[in-house]
Amino acid sequence: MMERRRTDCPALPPGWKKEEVIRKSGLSAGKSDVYYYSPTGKKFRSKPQLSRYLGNTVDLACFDFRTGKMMPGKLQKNKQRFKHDPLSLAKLFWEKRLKGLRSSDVTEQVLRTMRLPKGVQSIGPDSSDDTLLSAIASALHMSSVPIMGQTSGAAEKNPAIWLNTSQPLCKAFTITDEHIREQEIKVHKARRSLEEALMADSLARAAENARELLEGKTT
Amino acid sequence: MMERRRTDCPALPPGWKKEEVIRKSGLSAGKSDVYYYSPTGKKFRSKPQLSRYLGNTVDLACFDFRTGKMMPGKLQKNKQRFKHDPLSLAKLFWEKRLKGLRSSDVTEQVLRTMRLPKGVQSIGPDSSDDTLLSAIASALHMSSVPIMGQTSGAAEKNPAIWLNTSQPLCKAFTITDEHIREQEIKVHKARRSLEEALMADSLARAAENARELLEGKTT
DNA sequence: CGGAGTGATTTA
DNA sequence: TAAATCACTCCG
Repeated sequence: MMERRRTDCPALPPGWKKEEVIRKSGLSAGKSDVYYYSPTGKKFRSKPQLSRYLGNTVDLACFDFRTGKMMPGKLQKNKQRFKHDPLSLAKLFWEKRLKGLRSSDVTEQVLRTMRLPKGVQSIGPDSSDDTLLSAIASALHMSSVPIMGQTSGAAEKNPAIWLNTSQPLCKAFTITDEHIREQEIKVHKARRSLEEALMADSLARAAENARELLEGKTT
Repeated sequence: MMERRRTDCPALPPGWKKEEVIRKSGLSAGKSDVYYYSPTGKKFRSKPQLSRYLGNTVDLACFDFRTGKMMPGKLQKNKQRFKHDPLSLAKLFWEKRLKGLRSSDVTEQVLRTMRLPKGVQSIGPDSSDDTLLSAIASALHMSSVPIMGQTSGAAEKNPAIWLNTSQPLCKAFTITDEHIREQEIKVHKARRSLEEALMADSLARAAENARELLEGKTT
């Protein structure tokens, strides 16, 4: 029934649109999918994806993805626990840092009280992914350092690039040369995209972009 | 690296080759595309395309397109129900017919016991497409009748062209003059292609070719 | 290679 | 079980 019009979504910041598409065929014919579009036109297909992108900008705790409305009293959804996962910590870290606080102390403080939920710990690969994503995104933001200027070798392996930003979050995670090579071309792309978009103003957004560019890495 | 060698595919008839190409860049870098090549060198990019071409020659119900192997116990995939869709019926009809059976009875028998699944019924446009494709392909094969000899008028509207072959499968589907005119130029092309190819030996293959030539018609 | 559309898997 | 999320297919 032409349910393809993009409507404004008052529950989100200005410019965000919502769309509902009915499945036309297959086993799931008749069901519908809900999508959101950022002001710049980027498409979002799930609440976790949306949440990662908006970060602390908007609190989606009460946001119902399907209806597009805030549902007070539905805190049951939205996992409280994710406030302590590596990616969220990375966001907090950077936000504090950008406010001029002593970053190292802040980070240590957070890490000391951190308890990874069982469900999160068990998904080792994903945690590692998020950590790596944060590290890469952080590196991408450190424009004062040539990250991918050369095709391989020196710059990518320079520990200084990773130290202050990712070190506290990486702990048991070791980045090998092979890993770096595997990601090289993808990091290239991530960096190019960010430059073109002129949108590298938020770590959360960078991490979200990097996540998508890297997805499939451990699949 | 160099995953571009065409390897034999034991799960398919002799002479069929499989190729896997790794994507080098973009969001999907690292993922791969799988292609198959018929003994004559025609390239196939998806299971539906392959299935349409092979028709009942090979049962691809258990065939895994990505791996190229038969996967017994994976009947869950591959919809059993499609044995009863219009195009499959058209194939069955023609195969029976070519074997010298009384075609009309066979067709009626099949139609009487046919039950279109709800999910399939809802995709009216697609069903119509397949039906029309079958009808066109059938017409293209009836070389004894001038189908597109004239630019318009008599031949295209001659009911005899459609009667025996497509009538039973069209039932509720009405082909208007306008529809015919819309397809006229495309049918011209389809016919020319078939003549040049000298490959009009199977309805399934003709339907596959016609589908490709006509694609975009209702999009 | 992209991405809409749909299947498959996970979550609640 | 259904809903939500994720992953993949398939064709432009």
